[in-house]
Amino acid sequence: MTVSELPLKPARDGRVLQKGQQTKAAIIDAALGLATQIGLEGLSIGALAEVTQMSKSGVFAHFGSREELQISVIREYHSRFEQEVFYPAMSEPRGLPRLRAMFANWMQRTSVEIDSGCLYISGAVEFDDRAGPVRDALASSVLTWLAALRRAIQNARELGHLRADLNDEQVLFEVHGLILALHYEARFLKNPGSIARARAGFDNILKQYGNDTAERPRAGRSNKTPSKE
Amino acid sequence: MTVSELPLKPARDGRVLQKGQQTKAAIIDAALGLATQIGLEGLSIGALAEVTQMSKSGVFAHFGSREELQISVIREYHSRFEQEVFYPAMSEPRGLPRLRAMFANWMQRTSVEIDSGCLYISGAVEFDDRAGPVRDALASSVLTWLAALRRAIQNARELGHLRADLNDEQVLFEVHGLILALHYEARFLKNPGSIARARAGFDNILKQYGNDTAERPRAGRSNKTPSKE
DNA sequence: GGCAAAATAGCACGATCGTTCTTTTAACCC
DNA sequence: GGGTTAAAAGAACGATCGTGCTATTTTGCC
Repeated sequence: MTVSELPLKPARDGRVLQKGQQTKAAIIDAALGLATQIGLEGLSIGALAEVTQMSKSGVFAHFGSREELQISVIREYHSRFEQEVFYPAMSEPRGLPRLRAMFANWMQRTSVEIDSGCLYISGAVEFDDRAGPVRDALASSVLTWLAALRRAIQNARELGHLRADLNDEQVLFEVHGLILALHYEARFLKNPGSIARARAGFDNILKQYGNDTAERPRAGRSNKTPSKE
Repeated sequence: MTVSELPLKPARDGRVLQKGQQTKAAIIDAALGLATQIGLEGLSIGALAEVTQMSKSGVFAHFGSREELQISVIREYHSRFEQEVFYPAMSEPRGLPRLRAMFANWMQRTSVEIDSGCLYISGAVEFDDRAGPVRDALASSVLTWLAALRRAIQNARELGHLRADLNDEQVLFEVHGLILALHYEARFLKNPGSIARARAGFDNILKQYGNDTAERPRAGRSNKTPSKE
């Protein structure tokens, strides 16, 4: 039942997959669960030791410092975010379909995180004026994602799916705001209907920035994000 | 020693003890400064005592508990927010002008808070899954402001300044998102130009929801939030 | 000035924090 | 299976936390 009893993974091509790595992965997994609930700052080694049924020093030894633990958690969150939001959208065709998929996945994840909490949002608040490696790791992860989204907007514009004269950064800003409002109103204010509002907001943005001179992309596909308000 | 006895006039005769109230106000002022920087959760009585040059117990005695201190800070923040954002906008004529003023003031305050931090945003993250009186006080304050903003949107719609078929809650959601994005991108990501983007976003919303059948309100007044993109 | 109450300080408590050091246990390789 | 090393536990440290309890000082009114 304890973390140390997890099934051993066999060695791969002669390379030793040490048990320590597995334990560390399990600790990070638990730490991520704690951090999304109570924040990166609230994450304590003592509580983590209790959850993983280990000793404080046993947990600590894997990271050497609390900061390193926090950074490991951020890296893990980044990886899962990529896996869940970014990569699936990459299989959509470039331009508007991919942009739609990226937002839909992002919103989907955010609405799931109404119960668990979003590290990119809570971390931003906790480390917005606290310089250091943790803030850097967090900002780096967020910026990576925002850059990907900016590229998708740019592609949609260059492919004629969106107006040629729009400002990528402006669209990015407004889309980001929708996600933040969704998180705020749903998670903190428990305001129902926030998901529909975020979706409607995205449709409004597309309506505003849509390229009316080109073919309307809504004709061909049955999209589950209706344009009506 | 609860807050409900705030305007207390104790003792048998009508003597008014002022010193305590003054000190308390000074403590709350310092506490607000600390809380906006490091968050309501990071606010500690020890640090507060150091800042105010008092003893821990001296500070503590004014509140009786840390929670009560946090609630007092929230009340003070609420009061200042009202004073700075809400009341000045009330002198504008009902409808779109007042709505514009409310957003402009809100944005102005948020952009000032890029250095100090916004309690309504940081508090939301810290207490989004931590039930209790602090969360209640925070949510109550936020909801009061959002309700005022919703009324302003409704008025603008009913007065014909905005489209008759718009959804007040949807507009509120999108405007809220702009402020949150402004705070996030400016304060955490240090992304310059966020203020202009928030303003442009508001103009886009007005463009989208503007009532084209009515007279254009931008003609008569010289507003410092121009409609042009 | 004297006096009661309020305001503040001083001190100690149990808890928890991150971290270090030492010791024991487990995993790995031959 | 024995020897080596990695992994985990145990114990303790100084600090800080919120919060009581008890003095001491300050305040406001006679």
